[in-house]
Amino acid sequence: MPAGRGISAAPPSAGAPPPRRRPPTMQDVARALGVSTMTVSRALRDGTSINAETREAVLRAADELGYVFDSTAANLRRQRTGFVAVLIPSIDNANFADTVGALSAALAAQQLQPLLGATAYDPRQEEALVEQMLRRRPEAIVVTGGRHTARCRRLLETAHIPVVEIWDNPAAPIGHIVGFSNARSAEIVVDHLAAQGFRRIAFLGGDAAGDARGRQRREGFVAAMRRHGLEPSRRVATGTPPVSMRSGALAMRDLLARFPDTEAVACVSDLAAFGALSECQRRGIRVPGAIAIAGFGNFEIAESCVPALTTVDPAPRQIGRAAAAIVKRALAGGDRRETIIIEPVLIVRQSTIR
Amino acid sequence: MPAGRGISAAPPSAGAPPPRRRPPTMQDVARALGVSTMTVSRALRDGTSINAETREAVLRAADELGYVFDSTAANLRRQRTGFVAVLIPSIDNANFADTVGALSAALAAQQLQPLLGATAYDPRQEEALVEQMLRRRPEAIVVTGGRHTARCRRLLETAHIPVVEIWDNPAAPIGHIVGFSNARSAEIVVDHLAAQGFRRIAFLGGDAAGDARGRQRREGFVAAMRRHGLEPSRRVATGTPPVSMRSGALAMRDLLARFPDTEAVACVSDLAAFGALSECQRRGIRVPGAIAIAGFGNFEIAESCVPALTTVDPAPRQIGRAAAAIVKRALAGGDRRETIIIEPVLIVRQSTIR
DNA sequence: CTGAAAGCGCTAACAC
DNA sequence: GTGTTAGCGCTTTCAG
Repeated sequence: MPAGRGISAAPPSAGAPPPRRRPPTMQDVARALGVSTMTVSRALRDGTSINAETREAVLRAADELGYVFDSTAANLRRQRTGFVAVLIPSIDNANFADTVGALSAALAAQQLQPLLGATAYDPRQEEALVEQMLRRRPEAIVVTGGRHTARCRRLLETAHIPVVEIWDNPAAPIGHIVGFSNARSAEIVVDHLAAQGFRRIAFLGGDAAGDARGRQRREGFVAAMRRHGLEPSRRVATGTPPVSMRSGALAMRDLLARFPDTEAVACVSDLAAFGALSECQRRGIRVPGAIAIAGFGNFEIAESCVPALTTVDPAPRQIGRAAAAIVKRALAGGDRRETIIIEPVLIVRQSTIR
Repeated sequence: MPAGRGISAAPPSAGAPPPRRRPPTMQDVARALGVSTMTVSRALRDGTSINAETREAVLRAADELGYVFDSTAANLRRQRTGFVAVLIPSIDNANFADTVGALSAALAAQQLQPLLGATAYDPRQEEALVEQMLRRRPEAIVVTGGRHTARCRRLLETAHIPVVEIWDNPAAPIGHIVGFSNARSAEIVVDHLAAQGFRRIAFLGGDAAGDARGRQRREGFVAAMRRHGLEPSRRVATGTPPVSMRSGALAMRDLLARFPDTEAVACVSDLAAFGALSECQRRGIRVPGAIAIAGFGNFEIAESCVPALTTVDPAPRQIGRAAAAIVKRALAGGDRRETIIIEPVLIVRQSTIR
């Protein structure tokens, strides 16, 4: 049943054309003009050799018919989709949202369409998503973190498309990396706090099973504390990711109960840090007078709150842009593996100044 | 040149198979098993009549060959893509990020893949994006707001797919609506402030050209003030969207300079409200003692800061879920237009309590 | 500069 | 339960 028109069996030449249910194709445009589909195809792209007037006529006819180019067909024929799969743990996190925002914008400038997927911090969900995404034949794939299930790794390796792992610096990368040393970022915070003369320094968060990046920060904290000859055991949990302001406040309460003599707190995220700060404000604990607080992420809140929070800038937008740039070069034929490490930058603000 | 293999012209039966550059297809799997492609096709889907053992064999062979289903081909043949286009002004906004998060999750549960696009609050960019998206043959499209260029409207109307306009309540909707009355949300804030006895109430933000929702809130402010017999002229700008904490702080500075006797401020967003609050804290102005502050959006910050901010909950996740539900029903054949209005809910907190 | 033929990888429709 | 045929809407290729 190529056309379930209606009752009339009159030839198309007689009377007005019957209302089509299916959208018009290049063939329809071609027929309306008495040219071949190839001519239409050429008129619709640039860089093709075609008579200027013919092109005009085609464009006009296409517009009148309400023709919309069908890229699903073109994709199949050309074996290129223009898709880039992008997997992140969650959009409900300003850092990832920023990365995705910058990445999407940069991809759009290259005529690439991101296929976004959220893994909810779960490697199994990541595996399922990778499998789904690959069916859509993306030209490249960007994944967050370097921890994957074995099958997921295999899928990524055998897909024969550029793979970019972001927000991490895995020991055994699959392809390209836009790395960020979470451990290092915790270390520079500890270095700063120690330099300020704080000794009894606590770490808040980074305990959750799924949150590899948070855990790495906590490990960096422990390493840096040892290096400074300080006791790294003051650690409290914030619960499952994503870390929230509320969980930061609860963790601060926990911390004050367990380690009341704490002088400074390094938090796994600015959200937790702000929650901790608020908890102090509610209790009338002076920050930084009685206790210093540092965060992570350089969220907007860290700059705006009072006192402004010392934090680490992981440059999420820079990570997104770098990933897009790698994708661009890889698709242009560059075949060497790239490793870009975004160095964490400490931003010192009032919350940790003695 | 159907296969640019290499040098060898030996038949495939001789020796090891040459390394393929192109990924294996159903045909390859079928050949490996001596069955037809249809058998493979059936084995890979469920709900098809096929011998259980045959299916097993096919799945095993597919796995060994590293076969990955190609949905671009299936999409073309079936004339269904499983895509849903989703256009928002920006991801760098917690409200939109939340809407997208909830929408994406709900779509994923329906095996639908969102195609995300950011318009940067610009109707022209929206038009270009709509056009691009439609080429990918989405099965439905979700757009933010009810203001579009004429051509954009026409494109949406003639696409013959479900259209959902969210975060707005346009007078002349294109298709479905998941509405939210921005004006109403400002009104309930004014009602609350007036009930608290405040008279000299200001509005902060909502002046930007591209930000239709912010402007609607400001208009709602003016209307409500008039209704209460109050003077609505205390308004200051926050600059171009997205509204930031910093712009809120700057606007507060402006407000204090121009209208120093202001008693209460309704802000276009919680971010602006928090910026305003911080500015007051820096200047030692008591909130709510000397000046009351209300926000919009029920961002996490509003609950966590001290004092906690009175705000309006627009339920962004609810909007996302409602949009996904409409898409689901529309794709299932429901052909009546749906209008779901999410009622703004006032959340009263300390920042406006006398 | 334009057209005819073939085919991308899959599935609807119809045999058997 | 399985196979054969045709074709989704485009573009590559080659001929004119």
